[in-house]
Parts: sequence; C-alpha cells; structure tokens
Amino acid sequence: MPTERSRLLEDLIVSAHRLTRVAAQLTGSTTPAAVWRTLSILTTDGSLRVGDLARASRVTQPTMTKLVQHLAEEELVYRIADVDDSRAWLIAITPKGTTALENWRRELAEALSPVFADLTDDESTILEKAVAILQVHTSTTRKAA
Amino acid sequence: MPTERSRLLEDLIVSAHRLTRVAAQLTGSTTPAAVWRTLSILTTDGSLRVGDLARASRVTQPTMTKLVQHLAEEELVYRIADVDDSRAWLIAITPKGTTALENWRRELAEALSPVFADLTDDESTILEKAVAILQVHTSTTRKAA
DNA sequence: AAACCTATATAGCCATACTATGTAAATCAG
DNA sequence: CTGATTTACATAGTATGGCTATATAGGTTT
Repeated sequence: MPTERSRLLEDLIVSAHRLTRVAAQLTGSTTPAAVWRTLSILTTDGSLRVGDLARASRVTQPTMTKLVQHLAEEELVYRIADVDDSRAWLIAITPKGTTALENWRRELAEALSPVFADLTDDESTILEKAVAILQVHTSTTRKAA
Repeated sequence: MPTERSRLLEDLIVSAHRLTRVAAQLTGSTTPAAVWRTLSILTTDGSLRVGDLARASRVTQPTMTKLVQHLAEEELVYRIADVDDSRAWLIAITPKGTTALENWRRELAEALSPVFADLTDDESTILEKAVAILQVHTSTTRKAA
C-alpha cells in the first residue's frame, strides 16, 4: 500500500467532506443532502427498488424507507408496484421531483460560484476530470443494467 | 454564469457527497465525520477558539461547543484559557487526539483502497491536483495567520 | 456610564443515520 | 408438496449532528 496513494485517499476524503460542509452552509442547508442525493440517483439510474436505492445511496434500507416516505409525502417520488415481486416497490421521481432537483442544483451552483470564481480553465479541466474519475469509482450502478 | 461552470460545480458536489457516503459505509462510520474533521483542522491550523473552530469546520458555534465537550471527555482535545480574552477558550488537540486522527486516516485509506485500486498514475495525478484546488478554495484559514 | 458587540453555554427541535425486529413473499432443498 | 431459508420492506428505538433561539457575561465603543 503506497504511502502516496494512502495520503491521496485521505486528502481526497477530507476535501470532499469540507466541500459538502461549505455547500451546506452556503445554501443554508435548505434541502437536506439525503433528499437530493436520492433524487439525483433516481434521475440518473431510473426507478429503483427501495433496497437498491438504499444501496445506491449508501444508506441502510430502513433509512431509505423513511426517506422515501417523506419524499412521497412531498410528491417528489412515487411508488410503482413491482410486477416481478409482489413484496417490492419501484420508486420513481415525479416531474415535481425533477424540477425540485434542478432548482436545487441551480441554487447550489449559484451559492458555490463565488467560491470557485477564480478557477482557471486548466483548473476547471482538472476538476472535470477528477469528477469523472470519482463518478466511475463511486458508481451507483452495481449490476449490469 | 457559464452553464459549463455551473454543471461542473453541481457534479463536483454530487461526487463529493457520494464519496463521503462511500467512506462512511466502508469504514462503518466508526468515527463520526464531525470528529475527525475537527481534529484535522486543529492539526493543520493549531489551537483555535470555539467560535473560530466552528467557522473553520462550517458549523454553528453551539454545534461546535457540544462537539468540543464530547472531544474533551474523550481526551482528544483540551482547553486552554485564552489570556487575551477571559470569555474565550482555545481548543487544542491532545497527543491522544493526534493518534486517533492518524488511526482514522489510516483506516479510511485502507477502506477506500480497493475502490481506487485501479487508479492509473495519470488519474492519481489528476486527483492530487483536484485535491489541491479544493483545499485552496475551501481553506479553513479565514484570516491572516 | 450606557449602549453595543462578542464569546460561549444551554435548550429545544429535526433529520439522518444505525441496529434490531417483525411481517410476508419468494426461493430452495428434500 | 412441505419445511427451511432467504429476501423485501416496514416499524421501533437510539444516537448524533446539525440548526435556531436564548441566556450569561466579558469586552469595546460612544
């Protein structure tokens, strides 16, 4: 285990977490991270079962059950009975949920914009590439689509 | 506000938050993020007042007060009366806290190692540069040292 | 001296996260 | 087919991190 790699992973997480706190304070935490994280996954991955959604969001199933209940009350998601398994539900995002997610993403970008206002094109490119690497390695798709 | 920049910031946060959840589950969340985030700041920035520590950690002062109480009980930090202001405390990390932070960082790196095992040298470099950019832009040092 | 600002502690509330458990459907083995 | 096992989701309980509001008291300014 190379020390350099270890150090990179440590620093990566520290930075990631600081960034999430910066974002939380700048946006006033008006929309909880768990909400938009879940809506985001539903947008990119399509409708998912509660358990699969929990795995994709990296929380336990009971946590996701409660979150889905809340999201359904807010009409941000809806439930579809899974025809393949009568125990299961598919959870899908509503148009209202899609709009809410878009609004949140815009609000987030606006709040963070001043922080990263001085990014050079090179720096932007580096961050874009880093995001791509992270997306691949924290992919929410765990099985063949 | 360029759409491309906006999209980058959105994706950056989404990725950051996913990464923190991946880390939380892989490490079993044995040490709360708020703890190591605070210890990390004390390590890099030296002893700080409660309010300053709160600002650096991006939480409110009462939140930090409680966290410091907990950390002090665990003997991970200690308090120093601020000679410049009798209302204030300086919070400093203990050797035990330093050890705990190092252990946590090692544990984190080990847990994340398999996730990023296939990183190429180029990708590592990109992530290192990205971390550097993020560190500059989420700096905890808000005033001249 | 009074007004105002600042530093920290306490109180109360909410949401996210976990583990444990329960109910019921689906699958597997004999 | 039956029983055992696994799986999917809901409920219950707990801990904690985060917030806002407020209180106490020291420090600074007018």
